[in-house]
Amino acid sequence: MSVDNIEIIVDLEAREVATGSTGFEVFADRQVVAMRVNGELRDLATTLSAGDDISAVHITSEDGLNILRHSCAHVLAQAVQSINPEAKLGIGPPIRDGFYYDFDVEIPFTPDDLKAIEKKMQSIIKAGQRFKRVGVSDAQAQSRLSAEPYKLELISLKSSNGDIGDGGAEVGAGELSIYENVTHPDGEIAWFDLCRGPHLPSTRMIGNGFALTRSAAAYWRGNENNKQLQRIYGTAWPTKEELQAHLVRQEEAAKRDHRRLGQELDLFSFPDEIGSGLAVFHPKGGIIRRVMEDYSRKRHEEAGYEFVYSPHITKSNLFETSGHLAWYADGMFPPIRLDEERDEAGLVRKQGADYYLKPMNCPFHVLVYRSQSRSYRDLPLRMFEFGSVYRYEKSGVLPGLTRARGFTQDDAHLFVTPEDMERELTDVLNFVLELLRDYGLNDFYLELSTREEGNPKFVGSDEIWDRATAALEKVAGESGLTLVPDPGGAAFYGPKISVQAKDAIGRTWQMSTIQLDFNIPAAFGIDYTAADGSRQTPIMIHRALFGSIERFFGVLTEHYAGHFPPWLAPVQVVGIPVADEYSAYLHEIAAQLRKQGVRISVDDSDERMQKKIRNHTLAKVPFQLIAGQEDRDNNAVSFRFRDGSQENGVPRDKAVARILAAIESKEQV
RNA sequence: GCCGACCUGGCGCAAUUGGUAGCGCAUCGCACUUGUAAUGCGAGGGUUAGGGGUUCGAGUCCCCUGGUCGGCUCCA
Repeated sequence: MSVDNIEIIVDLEAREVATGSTGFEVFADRQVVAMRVNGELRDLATTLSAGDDISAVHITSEDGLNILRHSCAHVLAQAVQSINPEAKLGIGPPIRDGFYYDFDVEIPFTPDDLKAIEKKMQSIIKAGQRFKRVGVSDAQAQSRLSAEPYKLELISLKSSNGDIGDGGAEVGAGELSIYENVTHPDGEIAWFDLCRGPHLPSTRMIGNGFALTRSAAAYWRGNENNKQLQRIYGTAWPTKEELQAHLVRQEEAAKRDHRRLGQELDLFSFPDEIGSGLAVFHPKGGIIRRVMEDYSRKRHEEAGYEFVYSPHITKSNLFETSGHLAWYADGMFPPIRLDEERDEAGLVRKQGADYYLKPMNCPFHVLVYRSQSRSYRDLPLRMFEFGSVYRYEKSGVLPGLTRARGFTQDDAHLFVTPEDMERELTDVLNFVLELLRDYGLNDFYLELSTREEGNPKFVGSDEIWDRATAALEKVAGESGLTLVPDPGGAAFYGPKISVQAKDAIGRTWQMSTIQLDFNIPAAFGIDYTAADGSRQTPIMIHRALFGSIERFFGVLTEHYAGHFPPWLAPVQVVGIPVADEYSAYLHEIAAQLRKQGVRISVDDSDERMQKKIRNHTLAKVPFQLIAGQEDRDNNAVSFRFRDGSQENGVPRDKAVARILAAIESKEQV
């Protein structure tokens, strides 16, 4: 080995490079935008040392895309400050598919501002500015960024406790660094920012695969007590083609939006007259919902649940006892106040009271439990209710059915002995997963929400929490599904497992939750007589499968993009006669199917046949049955499927059997 | 709740600098009777979200309320 050379490992292979070499000398491929040196992400300009173990970071890799997007965020910030030098910098990290940057500006950005900023960004990108890393001490950073109050705050936070939360892209562990954007070819510093990096070698590599998407306000450091900054979001990709593909994907996702499909397919609406977050279901949505509910009822009945009913409002004492009023009063509709009434003598004739719309069903079920003395022989006791609840959600957080102010939980409460707890939890989890699969979801992982040490929100003793958490963890582990921890995410009365389901385009939705509760049974003082004659407190398991029927309905709508499988589809079959003359023949078939419970209609309208096909295709009807002379002659019928394919001359019996089988099996078609 | 944008027949959208509210789909009527995604002709339908203001005149400008959308925060 020459004295001028050092030995390093490049992508797992030993190699000799000249002393003083950087990533640029090692990686000739222009698609390599950074490197990992001994596991740490570094700029290509980093000088290598003997023994370094390095690997290439390709722009198309996850790390590479993050670097691209992060660099694009810098260009955005530079563009904003060149247009408005008064803008103060917040943070600007990469996010899924893109990036954002927060600015403190007098006047919020308008769509026209975004266009101008985007144009400015293009010129910075074309100019090919180099990203240059400069290591700095805290004092140097403070002096160079003296005009940037938010950056100064990040620096001081880092020096004080090292925990900077969202500012991780700006300030890493260890030494601070500043990235300078150096112009080409004259080498002037056009702009700089506090940043841990790494960055692309040059702005030119951003190319034309980026776009600014929207602006919105965001609280500084994610705290609503802090000032709101103006955030600009963008997306960035290695090529223009990938950007286009991303925009197309966005549009496809928008077409699945349940609010849009709910309108187009006439499923439900949110009339302004009722109030925000309160839906009405139209007949077609009503069919889907009823089928969902009916199937759920049937399965619950088979699994040993008993059905109970409870009212929508209650006097305040119920939620005082349960603890909900203490913790969630802000999230409840304000009380209906009944003043006390007095007679002429001034004696109280009717006591005053506050009535609340119920935000939860559990206290009612506890009262059902308490309506008689219970023995261990009664347990497990499984109570089920489609219970409508009302929560005063903040006005800015109501995206259609997925979060509403009035919704119906498929709520169950299981009262169990400590000995039965684990087995019951296992059964519940399996029951939930099996049912979700029946509705067409089959890609799951679990989340275990536990309490946060020392947070007074969580009631009950350490010992109880530890026991509950351990039980849930064990059961979750045995399911074989991935378990993701969610510290601090528990309800105030106990830890929970939630089932997260992935939909058809890979988005995850929180579905079912299973919560353990040792606290409410104690708060209400419910008990049972054990085999030895002693009085014991049962353990309560809260469980919602859909979570909310409305929400589940919305998720399924998006999952299926409105193409509900036949068993759920509001109209399962529509008959289309080639001419009026064949209408009677189709009505005959329809009557036969209807007798077997199939939802079928025959389109007798004046429209041309082609128009009918178009209409029912747009309505996403699973089966179109077309009949003309030929079909009638052969006692047959012709299928047209959702994908436009067709199968002609299918014998009537086979056609009927096929439709019934598709409904029965809950398959998608 | 906060920031911004938006709200025009059932739905989707137009309407110059403030000057008679239009179009497509849907609906209704008439004609057409058809073999796999839009037949033709005609008709009806709007106090421009609600309220207030500026103006000779407001869909358009200003204020208030409600709602929607995109974010932030929150979600038992």
